[in-house]
Amino acid sequence: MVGVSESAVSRAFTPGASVAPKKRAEILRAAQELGYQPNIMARAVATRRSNVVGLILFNETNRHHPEVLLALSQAFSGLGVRIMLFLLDDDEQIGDVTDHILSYQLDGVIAAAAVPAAHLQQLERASVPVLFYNRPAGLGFASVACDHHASGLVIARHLLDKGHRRFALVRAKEDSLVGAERMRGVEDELARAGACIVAEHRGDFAYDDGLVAVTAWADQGVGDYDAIIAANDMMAIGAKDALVHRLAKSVPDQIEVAGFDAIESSRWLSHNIASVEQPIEQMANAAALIMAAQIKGERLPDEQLRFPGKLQHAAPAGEPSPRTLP
Amino acid sequence: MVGVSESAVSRAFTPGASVAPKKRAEILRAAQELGYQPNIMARAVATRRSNVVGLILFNETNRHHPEVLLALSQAFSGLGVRIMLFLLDDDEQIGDVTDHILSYQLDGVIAAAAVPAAHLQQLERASVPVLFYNRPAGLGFASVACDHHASGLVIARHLLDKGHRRFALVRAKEDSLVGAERMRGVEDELARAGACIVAEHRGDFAYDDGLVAVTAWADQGVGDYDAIIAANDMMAIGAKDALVHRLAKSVPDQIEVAGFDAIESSRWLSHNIASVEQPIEQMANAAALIMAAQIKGERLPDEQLRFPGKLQHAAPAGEPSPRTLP
DNA sequence: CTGAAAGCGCTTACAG
DNA sequence: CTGAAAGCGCTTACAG
Repeated sequence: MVGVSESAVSRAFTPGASVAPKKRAEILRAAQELGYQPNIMARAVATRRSNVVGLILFNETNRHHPEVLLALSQAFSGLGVRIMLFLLDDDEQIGDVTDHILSYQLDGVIAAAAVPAAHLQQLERASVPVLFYNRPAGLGFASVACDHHASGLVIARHLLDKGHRRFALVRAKEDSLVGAERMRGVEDELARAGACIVAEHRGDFAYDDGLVAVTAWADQGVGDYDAIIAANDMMAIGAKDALVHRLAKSVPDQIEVAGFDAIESSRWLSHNIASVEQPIEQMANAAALIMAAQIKGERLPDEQLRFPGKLQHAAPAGEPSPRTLP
Repeated sequence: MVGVSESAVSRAFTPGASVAPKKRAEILRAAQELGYQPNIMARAVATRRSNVVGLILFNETNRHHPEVLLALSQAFSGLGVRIMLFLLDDDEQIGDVTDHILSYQLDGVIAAAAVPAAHLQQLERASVPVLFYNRPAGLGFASVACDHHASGLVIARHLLDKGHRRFALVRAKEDSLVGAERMRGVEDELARAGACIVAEHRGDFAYDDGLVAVTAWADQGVGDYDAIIAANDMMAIGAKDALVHRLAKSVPDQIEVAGFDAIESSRWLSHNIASVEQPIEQMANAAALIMAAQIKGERLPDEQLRFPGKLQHAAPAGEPSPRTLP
């Protein structure tokens, strides 16, 4: 590219930079021809801004909620920010993630998994903004989350409205804050209505846990519940499958099953459970916006955003759900 | 960090560089204390190697096969290579992905989605290695894939062995090469055994497509099949749900349903279909190894790797599958 | 084994 | 609007 200075090229590729429109067009055309693309890594070291944020995600979250990754990916890509994924297989691996984030000079971190306090401090010291996604934020950190307590209220209300009074709960393990919030919501609504909880079990958000819960209740002779609420759809589905395929109960006439997240299979004819959907796109867009603002150094006034979930009705028994019909 | 040269620090952080062990230890300790981490972006521009590879993935692949992302992520992270994810919502978005890859100076690309020839050439010109994952490789490109044709043979053989003779097929759309290979395998094996295909339908890998297939056959009065093979588990599950919940057939005694991929829900009590599992971890590891070699400039002798799938039996009717028992 | 110097490919005041 | 120069934070021959 003869006759053009390095700076001119740089400015041609920088939106809003002061270049003669004609010159810019010329440069862009030449670049096109030569297959030239500015090196973003070099730009990153020069500007000390990578335009990449780290996303710390549990593998389980992606397994059961792949929409989260898509929504965040799209929300950020709309802002010209790319995502470097740190997929955690279990809680142990978090260790070196922080080091990586610091090394890669990421502009920020979306934490959809628990980050130990020590690591948070490390990130804070390096002034890397951290935004929690569906996680309780540490002090001074921003967060975007679904209002799980409200979702609990909603799903309980739904079942109460349909006449159910005796509930069995498949809770999450004690260390799950999301699970705890959901179930607190459920209990609050049930208590208000004077309905009773006749059976409980704790699981780890997996299909098998729902299966085990119902089987265990049957073994214990607990059978007088008319509705099951699980801390997520996966366990709800397991519970329903146990009812139908192990206990051979006729459902949902007798026993209605409900969960949270509105995963795809919750709408299948074989399950068709009631559930509460998280407004994932809204949450992702909010996360991207807040993160972008934080990167720019603007601290938003309201950094703790809660979004209400939306009830997804189970189709009436016998009728195929409209959602599953083509 | 007084008294140490910049180069010394650099070498301390470079495994195998020539530094006095004592000096290295000293530097590392000091770095620890100061919270210093070498800037990988700067390293990337200096060495012209980013240690990041791009992964082009369809959102649908991640939705139905989240294991792929995990396996690749882990395989590469074992080699010290990070992944920058390009999640494609539909075929259109591929456009700017190549530009991004070039800009980010990625060391290579794993393409788990179709990449237009023009873009391939662009990448080739920039000598960015491309490896196809479960995709037919363009000329001169490496690929790692499951042997879908063999998987087709296997699943058909399984059903034949169980005595089935009259088959209904839920194929994939014409543009799906994976679907076509699978079904070619199925047909080859059925033909060899002299079994016949009494019904066919095309779908797009979704639950609803299986549902529609079975419903359509019923409407057309085609009902004399004793086994259904779908091009993936999702459609197989849809088909089975239609049989059970729409036609109220007793399955699997009467009609056995089979698919491909061995997704989690294929093992649920409510479906429990036979399927062929892809050896995803092996494939991911192979992909990482080949890519690493290509980045180093070594072209491997055998660049087209095919891995055989593994049959996953459906549990005998009535008996809970051991895989779903805790 | 070590340090000074040049270079990686960009950006950004600065002076014109 | 434009170019020369300095700088971003690293690495890597090179000479010692």
